[in-house]
Amino acid sequence: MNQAATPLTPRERRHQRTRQAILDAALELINQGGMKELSMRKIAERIDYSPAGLYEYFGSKEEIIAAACAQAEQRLEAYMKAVDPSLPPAQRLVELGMAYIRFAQNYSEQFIALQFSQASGQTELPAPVETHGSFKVLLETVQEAMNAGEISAEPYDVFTVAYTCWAFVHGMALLRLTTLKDVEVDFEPVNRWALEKYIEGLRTTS
Amino acid sequence: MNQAATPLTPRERRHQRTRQAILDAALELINQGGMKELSMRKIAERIDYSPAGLYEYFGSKEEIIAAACAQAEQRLEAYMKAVDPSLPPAQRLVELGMAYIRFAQNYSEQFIALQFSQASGQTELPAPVETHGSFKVLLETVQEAMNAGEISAEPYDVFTVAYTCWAFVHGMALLRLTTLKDVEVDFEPVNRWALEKYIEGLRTTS
DNA sequence: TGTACATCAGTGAACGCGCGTTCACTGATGTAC
DNA sequence: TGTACATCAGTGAACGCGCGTTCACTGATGTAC
Repeated sequence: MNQAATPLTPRERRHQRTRQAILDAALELINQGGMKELSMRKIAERIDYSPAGLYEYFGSKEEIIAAACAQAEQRLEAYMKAVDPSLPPAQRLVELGMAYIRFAQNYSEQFIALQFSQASGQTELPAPVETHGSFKVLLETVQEAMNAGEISAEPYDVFTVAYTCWAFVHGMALLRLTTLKDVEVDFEPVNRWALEKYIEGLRTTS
Repeated sequence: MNQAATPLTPRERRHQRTRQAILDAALELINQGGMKELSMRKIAERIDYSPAGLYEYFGSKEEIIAAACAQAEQRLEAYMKAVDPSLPPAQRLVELGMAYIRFAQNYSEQFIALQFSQASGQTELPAPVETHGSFKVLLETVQEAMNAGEISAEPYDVFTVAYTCWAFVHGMALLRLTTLKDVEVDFEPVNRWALEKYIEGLRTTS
């Protein structure tokens, strides 16, 4: 990032690396067995430290979770930013949704943890929704689609339309990981079809 | 249920009542603080028993969770069965969705627990999706709407369409409880509008 | 370049906690005669 | 109706466990002169 601005000392670089190793270990643990598998002792073991050593890098378990969630958020954002920007906005909306679902599939436990770290009052992400990178991408794309006259929200605004798209793919992603996790169906084409149908329905013509 | 078939002895009736008290206590605890607040000791305390006493009624904590989830499922089913059956099927689909969301709102922690008891491998509901009462109601309504020519799934089947509707409201319900829990917006009209839009898009005309 | 000292990174052992579950027990309820 | 006995419902204390965190410590790394 700003290495030139403030060149890091070797100590600081080592510190950073260990910090990252802790976060990586935490995310791996979450991905393997969900949040309930995450403990200071297990993280420490995974990176060959004593549990007490972690407190050199994070003040508490909560801090580690928060940092790990922020990192997962970034990964999700990367998934969504990988969508081809040359597509027409409405089509891009569909692809954004599919990217969201793909992320949920590939990092399922991480994805779930991301939701439920927020659910029960623990470890709030500090920022409001609007600033989540991934949501911002969605928001901008909806705006573009509206500017291009491809969709219309009519009585509602950009945020609202973005929210509904999000809800749609969110539901698809989560159902797949929870209630439908044992169903042997390839939902990918279905999801794409339904999302297209919905966005078609937002055309200005109606 | 079948009281006439096998009249219960007083003992059995007492047993049933205590069993129910345990489940009620469990659901209350979940509703108040989520799954993490649920412990044998807390349940026992709430009904003035010793923790050991619970084992007269359930073999393990897992069994209690499973039974409590089944009960929550039934309550959800009741919400959905309360939808006015005289409405045209397509309209009924919308109302079913709204009922689903309303349930999630009213029993938020219970609703979340319901999802996530399944997520990480613990306490599977024994039955496959198709037999969940609430999903069956949805399935039948979609079928009716198709029979009435109000919607068409075209390349897909009843199950698929039902799944997409479910995913939509599921996403709305969960987002509201997790990421958007602090947003002060009345999502109800938005949700209804979006759901109507989607179902309109499933009309045979297109 | 060498020495004295301060800071840092990391450890091992212990803390107190809440948990699910078990077990020997006891008094109450029901049953048989 | 009364008595002897079996079953049931429920308890209190303890088990072993894994947890987050603290703390006195030690050796390594860096700094100042």
